[in-house]
Amino acid sequence: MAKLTLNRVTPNEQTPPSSTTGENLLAQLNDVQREAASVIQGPLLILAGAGSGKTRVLTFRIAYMIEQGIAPWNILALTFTNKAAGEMKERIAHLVGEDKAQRIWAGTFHSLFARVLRREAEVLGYTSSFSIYDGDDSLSLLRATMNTLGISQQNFSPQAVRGAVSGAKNKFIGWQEYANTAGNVFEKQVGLIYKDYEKRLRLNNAMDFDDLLLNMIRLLQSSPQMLEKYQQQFRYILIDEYQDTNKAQYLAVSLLAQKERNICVVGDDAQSIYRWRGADIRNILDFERDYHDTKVVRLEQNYRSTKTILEAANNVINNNQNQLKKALWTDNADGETIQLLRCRDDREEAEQIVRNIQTDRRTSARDLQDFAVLYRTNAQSQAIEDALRRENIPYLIVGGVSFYKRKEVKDTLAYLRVVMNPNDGESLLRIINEPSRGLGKTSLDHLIHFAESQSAPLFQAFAQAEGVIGLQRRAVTSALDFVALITRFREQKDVLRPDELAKSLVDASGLLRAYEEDGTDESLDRWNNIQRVLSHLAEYCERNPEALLEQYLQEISLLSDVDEVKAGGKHVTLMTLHSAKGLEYPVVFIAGLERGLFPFAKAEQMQEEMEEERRLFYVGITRARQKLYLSHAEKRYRFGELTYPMPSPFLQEIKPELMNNPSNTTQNRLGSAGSLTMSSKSTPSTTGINVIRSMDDLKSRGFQPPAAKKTPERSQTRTPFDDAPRDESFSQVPSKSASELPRLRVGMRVKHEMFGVGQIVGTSGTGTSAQVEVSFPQVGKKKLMLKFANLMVMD
DNA sequence: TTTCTCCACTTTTTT
DNA sequence: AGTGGAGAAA
Repeated sequence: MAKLTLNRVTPNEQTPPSSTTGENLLAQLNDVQREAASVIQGPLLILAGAGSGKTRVLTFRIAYMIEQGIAPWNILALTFTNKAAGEMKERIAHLVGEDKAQRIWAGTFHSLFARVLRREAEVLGYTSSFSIYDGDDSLSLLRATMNTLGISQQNFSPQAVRGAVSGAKNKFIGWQEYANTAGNVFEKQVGLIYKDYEKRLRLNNAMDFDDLLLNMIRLLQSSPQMLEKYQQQFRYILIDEYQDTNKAQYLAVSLLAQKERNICVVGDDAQSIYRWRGADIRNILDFERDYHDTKVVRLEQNYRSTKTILEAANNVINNNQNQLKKALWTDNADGETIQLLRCRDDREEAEQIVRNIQTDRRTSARDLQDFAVLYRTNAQSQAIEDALRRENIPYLIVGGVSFYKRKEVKDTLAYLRVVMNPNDGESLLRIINEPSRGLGKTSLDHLIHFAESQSAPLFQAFAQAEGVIGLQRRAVTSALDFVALITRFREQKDVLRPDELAKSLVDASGLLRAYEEDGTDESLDRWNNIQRVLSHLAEYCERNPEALLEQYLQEISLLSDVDEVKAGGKHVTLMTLHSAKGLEYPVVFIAGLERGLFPFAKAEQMQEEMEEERRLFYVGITRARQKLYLSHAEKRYRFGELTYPMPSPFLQEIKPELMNNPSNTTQNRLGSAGSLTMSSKSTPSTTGINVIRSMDDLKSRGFQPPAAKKTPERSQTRTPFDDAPRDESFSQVPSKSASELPRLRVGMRVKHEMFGVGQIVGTSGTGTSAQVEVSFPQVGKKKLMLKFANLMVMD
């Protein structure tokens, strides 16, 4: 490992070493930035508003540290995406040279911890070739677990289980503790699943994303020597986007930093948008308490956006109660007014966006790469893609169905994983019938059962297929053939180059041939995609001649959506608001500003979630440098059904004079129709969400409940309010269409107007004819038609 | 045992 | 609307 030769800078040092480069570096920053970059000893909290030059400060800070004699390999720089880390390294390379920059430990929590864990895997009972499971992998493992435990996936959605398990893990709650504190039926079941899931991960020699954090903590706690070792290694710690770290990340970093205490965190509470995935905003709010001698620096000058855009952003975020007070300002010009696009439907929205891009391209010096279209959900990209394609405009979608999530690509990688880590039962099951090996469900069940009875990995059951009772002769042969295939490649894994190995593996396994023989267009596509993986791997091997296959596989599984974006391409960029974090574009479109979509429907019930949605909007607005477009549609297909959403309440939070043509757009419409739910005059509300208390309340304000059946013709005359607005106390209005009905599952607690609170004991039917059976303490069991029952979910 | 067909769920956001 | 899984038929 790296040796520790460096001139340490002591905290009390009065005169900085006369490094002219160091001075030059700092001269390029403003006063506050300079302070943030030059205080390198002790705890430092940088509160960096959007566009305040945060990345610049971080790069200069690290470069300065290196100039001061700190060894690059003693610096741990944790960023939110690998792309951000890569860019940072690149910029540092310009300042201090390529070789030094490359030796900094810069990357995401997940990828850097994975690197450490590979090295120390044995300490925790893994082998160094452990597999890393992504969300899909853990979902199928959870499904398998639920099947063996006999827990119905009908009643408990595997997604919800995954959410609960992951949530617990992010809070560093183990299955024992979880099971002990489980309250309702759902949590009790999750407790059981959680335990078994962990056992299986171990058996598979695999870690899920959360494990990468948890196991890092466990590693540091495993012995004082181990802790000491990494405290020595990572003496200077920097964390970007600190507002979006979770408890596990917090704990890991606390352990690392507690000795040297050289920890610098950068964040902005107004941009915290990952609460739903366990991010704990208290990490940033409590930093000063955790490190009592913290120095706090505030970067409040925005260099990115026009006054107009920044003011709109401030307008919006000021509606949040829960925030640190900040005064973000800019010296930039006023800039253009914000353009509000009001559209008939999602198709027209897309067309208007494209038309504006075209016009803007003609009338300004901007080109395609200057435009970004942001939306709340990935599904919204479809319409915009179509419109761009019609106009032959190149575009790039960040995220969505990523290349690496495609079936054939995952299969190819699964083959490689099994060779590296035969205990990886998930990957094994994935490929066992790809192509078909005549091992059907029955045979597999026998093998799985055998493995489970021996508490052995599935691969061992395959190897001992002859001893598995009930297994047919043919199945035994297939199983042994498969074992032979994998074993053959395992023997070659240290001889062949990874790309050569992969190439001959997809060949020998018959994976490629199956697609070739099928010959359909789709199969051809898949065949091509496998070739793409192979050439990608070959390129990788060329770039890193020493690289191991494990490294490649790890890099792929920890790749984030944003990481794939290449800079400099001539194309419009499309992505979710979440993916846009940390990026900036001269012109930004935010599409789908409608109630129920943005803010997302579920959020309106809870102030905390509403505030998170608002922060997301804030993030979106502040991505724009010169020009901002906001759009909403009056009709939108959601979930296969036509909906008539109202404009987002967020639009009203921006001062009218900042937007174009306020007289005939939202202001006007919201002013008349909107008094019902949106005007803050009629129902003052601190959150900007107004509250409707009952159906009577609605009617007294001119609301007509929609008829049971919608006819398309009615769309001519209907107002946005024909579509039932949400009631605070009852999440639905009588007789709703399928997509508006709440999703209910056994075990949930619901409230009925007459019967009170009860627990769901059964469900039947789907869509508008769905029924639930609810057990009420007073009145007993009742079967209710969901669309009339007016149930409110209590959890 | 495989394959086809139908049904259910998905869609919030992601390392 | 599309996909993936479960169940039934060949």
